[in-house]
Amino acid sequence: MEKSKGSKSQEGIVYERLFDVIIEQKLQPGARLTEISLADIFAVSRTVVRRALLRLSYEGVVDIKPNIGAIVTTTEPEDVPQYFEARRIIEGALIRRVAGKLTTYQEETLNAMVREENRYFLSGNRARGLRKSIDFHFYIADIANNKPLAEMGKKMIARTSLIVAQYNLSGSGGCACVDHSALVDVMVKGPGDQAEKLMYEHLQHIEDNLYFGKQNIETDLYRILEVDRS
Amino acid sequence: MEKSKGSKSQEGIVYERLFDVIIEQKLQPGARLTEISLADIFAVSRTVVRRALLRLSYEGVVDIKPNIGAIVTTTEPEDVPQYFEARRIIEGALIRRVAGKLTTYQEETLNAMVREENRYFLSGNRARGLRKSIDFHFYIADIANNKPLAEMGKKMIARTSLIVAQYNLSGSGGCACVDHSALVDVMVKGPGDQAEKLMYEHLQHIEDNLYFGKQNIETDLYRILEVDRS
DNA sequence: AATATTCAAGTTGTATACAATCCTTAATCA
DNA sequence: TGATTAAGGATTGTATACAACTTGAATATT
Repeated sequence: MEKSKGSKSQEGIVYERLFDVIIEQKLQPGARLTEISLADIFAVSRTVVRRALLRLSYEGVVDIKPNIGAIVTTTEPEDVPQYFEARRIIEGALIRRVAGKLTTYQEETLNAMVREENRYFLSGNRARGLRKSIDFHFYIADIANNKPLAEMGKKMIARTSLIVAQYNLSGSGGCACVDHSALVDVMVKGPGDQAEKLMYEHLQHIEDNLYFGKQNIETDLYRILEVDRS
Repeated sequence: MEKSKGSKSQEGIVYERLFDVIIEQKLQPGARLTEISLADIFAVSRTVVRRALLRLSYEGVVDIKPNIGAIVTTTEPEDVPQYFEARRIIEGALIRRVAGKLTTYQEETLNAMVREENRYFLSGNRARGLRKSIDFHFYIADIANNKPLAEMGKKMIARTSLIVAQYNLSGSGGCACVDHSALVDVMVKGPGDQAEKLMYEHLQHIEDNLYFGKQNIETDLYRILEVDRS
């Protein structure tokens, strides 16, 4: 979640790139992540890949089974409500902390993010739109001034986004831009209670739009990560 | 936090043992954890130790600085309120979920835990008392039926316990047994709101009893982990 | 034909060698 | 004397070799 942390290290590069393609739904839940392939693609040793995968697994976006390997995390339908409830609790607490206390800079940033997200979705760039949609929620976490809460919030945001990737086939990625606009409004004006309530409804709306049908998963690591196979 | 996960693996053994001695305040915050010493003590390779330390660092009880090494996590006084607030939010939500829904078995287990904890403290076995005190909170997290919330709760419990280890010199470890007894009562009877309120007060009480003076740190890994130096 | 078994290929788990980095101490210089 | 630099030791970072394990296919068996 702390994107800034290991940005320069080799591990950080692998981590960030994988995090991005997973979040942008280029790698679907269930996709296999073999160490050798990734080491080959990123031109680093397996050691580095292993650390990156381990970190991703601690953040819940990758699932490592001993002696089997790593896949993009999948979620059983019956477990879905747990993750959304956890996210509501954390993100509700986060938005309550910032409501009514936005600086003008933060307000402008949030509005700009909503516009940018909207632009991407309208122009058909779904991957970028998804990314920005998540960044919107990440930003709220960042300005709430509570490190552990922000960290947990981002973890739950990423985790539920993965669930949306698995169970929401509509292109929206779950978040409606209108909703985000309304969230900004209530963060500017509102008392904390009202902001928290709106966030709850927003997240409930995403959860309600999930479709629990079966879909098959297939991906080509080399193609997704845009590397020439030699 | 998931003690059961890697119990059999070498990494799991190192992880659990270190987690225990840290939680039981045998290793104070700031204590250095060098890979070679630990590899020597546990008779495993550095690879295994590294993974265990990495896992501990993701759970916040160990702090790894690049090219420097790992220490038991220390907390700046100004950051302390953040962690306690995060813990109140999570553990408040957890206890609200279980209040009024305890099975008789769970009720008996909780009462037994309070008694055992009390016994240890009265007999002067502070380390075990601390361990049981934390296990009491862990158990509440476990029976709340929400995996991610439980995981985050345990993380915050461990993290704040570390803070207590650093800033509370009284032997109690922060938790008063009376408080735990009252928590059981309200979990049995109470509506969720009341249980949450009592948990808030309990945690606030622990936070209020911290003492932010300086103390020096010195430890001998070999002695603490009870290994003959050959 | 259906089930068991064996073997081979591929992948992860672990140990270790070597490189890079940091910290301490001692020597040098102003 | 004080600050600066240099060298040495110790520790972490990375790559790689080998061991252990899993899986799936081909063969053997009932």
